[in-house]
Amino acid sequence: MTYYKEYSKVWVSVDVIIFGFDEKKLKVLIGRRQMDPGRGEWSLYGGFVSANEGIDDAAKRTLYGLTGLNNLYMRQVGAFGSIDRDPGERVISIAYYALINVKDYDEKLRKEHDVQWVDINEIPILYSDHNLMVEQALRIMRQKIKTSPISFQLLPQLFTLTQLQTLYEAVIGDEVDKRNFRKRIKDMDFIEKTNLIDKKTSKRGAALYRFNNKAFTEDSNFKL
Amino acid sequence: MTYYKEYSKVWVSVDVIIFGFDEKKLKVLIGRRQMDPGRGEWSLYGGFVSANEGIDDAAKRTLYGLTGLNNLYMRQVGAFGSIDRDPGERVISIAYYALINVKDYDEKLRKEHDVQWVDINEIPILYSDHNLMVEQALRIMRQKIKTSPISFQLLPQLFTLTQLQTLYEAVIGDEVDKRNFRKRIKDMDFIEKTNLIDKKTSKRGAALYRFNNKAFTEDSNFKL
DNA sequence: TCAAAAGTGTTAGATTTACACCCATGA
DNA sequence: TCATGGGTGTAAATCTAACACTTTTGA
Repeated sequence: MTYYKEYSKVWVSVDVIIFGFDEKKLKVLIGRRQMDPGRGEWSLYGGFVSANEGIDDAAKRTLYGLTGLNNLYMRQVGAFGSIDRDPGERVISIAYYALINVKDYDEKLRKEHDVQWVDINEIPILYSDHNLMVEQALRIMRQKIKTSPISFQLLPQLFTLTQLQTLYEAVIGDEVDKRNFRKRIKDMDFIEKTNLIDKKTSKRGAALYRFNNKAFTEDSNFKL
Repeated sequence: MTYYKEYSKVWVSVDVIIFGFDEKKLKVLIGRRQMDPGRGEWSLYGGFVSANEGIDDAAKRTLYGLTGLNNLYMRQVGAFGSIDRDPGERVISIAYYALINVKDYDEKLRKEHDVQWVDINEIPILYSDHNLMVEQALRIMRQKIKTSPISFQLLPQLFTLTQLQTLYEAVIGDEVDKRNFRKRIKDMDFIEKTNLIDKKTSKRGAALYRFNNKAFTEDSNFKL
């Protein structure tokens, strides 16, 4: 039995805004579009939603296809469906953003897919309404990072407070006071100091911290 | 020319969460579903997105079809697309929420469409994933009302501070201190006291206020 | 005259912000 | 030895939260 046959169907795609942090800057993964129309234009990575998969699954599949990684943090940005957003056909696209540590993305795979990390402040003109999607994703993430521990998705398991602060500043696009920032971190017991020292970025060495998710779920009060 | 023909198309619908304020409580407009599957179940009002209209337009059209009103405040909640969310077919739905003063919705029209206002704390089980949609819309609205002047979409043009506070409390689901609330309002110059008095709800009478959108756009610092 | 809603300030506590110097170490 | 990034505390200012009584007037 078919219920809705008198209505018309449309193509639905997903586009993924993959944010990565490379120790200094917040970046986005974009590539040259491999299909017509718009072949060769800068574009987000995306794919079509097939008839027998949920939209979140389609986004996960797309993300996995590109990065080979599963279980990345991913959230929906929203649906984009202006009538002529896609120059070829009528396609509704659902945007997602995902977070990843740049180092976790295999360089070989990156080159194979011919995508690259570009600074969020230097994003070129993208295919269709992809710039809009990125802007919206950024707005959502800027909000989110203040109330939710997503930073740790962008950092290595062990990180220094300077890294954490640099990331935070890169996301919100503003500087914060070091002492005040560290004070706030100290109040969060689920950000645990290990007794390991990172010597890569300073002669003196910096204490490495770790996010304890279990502790977080238990006492959860996050506020940056 | 057809670009994406090898991919499969799906039905896309919109569902609208219409919030209304009736001087006391925050309500949502729901009705009995008029089509199979799920005929007779409580449901949001919705409709299909047609091939030649944008999703925002589809939502506007749907909202207009139900209320006869245009230019209502409306924002997207997000896309819902689990594979089996709709018991009949694979349908992806994009949820929107809209704000309206209950009095602005013609009772005759309401009855014709056989929809009714139900308290947000007494929402029955709804068709498909509509309860989820309502929850998410509420979460977004609760956030939004603190940083953006959406209250005035739910109130008459002229309102008392008590009404404004009651609405605010109904939305966030908590009580606030009257004096502190009024202090904050006094700081917002775009909420203007008129010299009109409302005598409906008290013997003494309460000053009526008005939201001045022009003044708001100019000095815009909103924080409840 | 009294019930019911409108209206109004102050204070203590909590939070936020601004700010500058010493430390440890490898080159 | 010195350049580099790591690490630390205090005080002023601002914001938030708690709190109770007087006013007006129609019934």
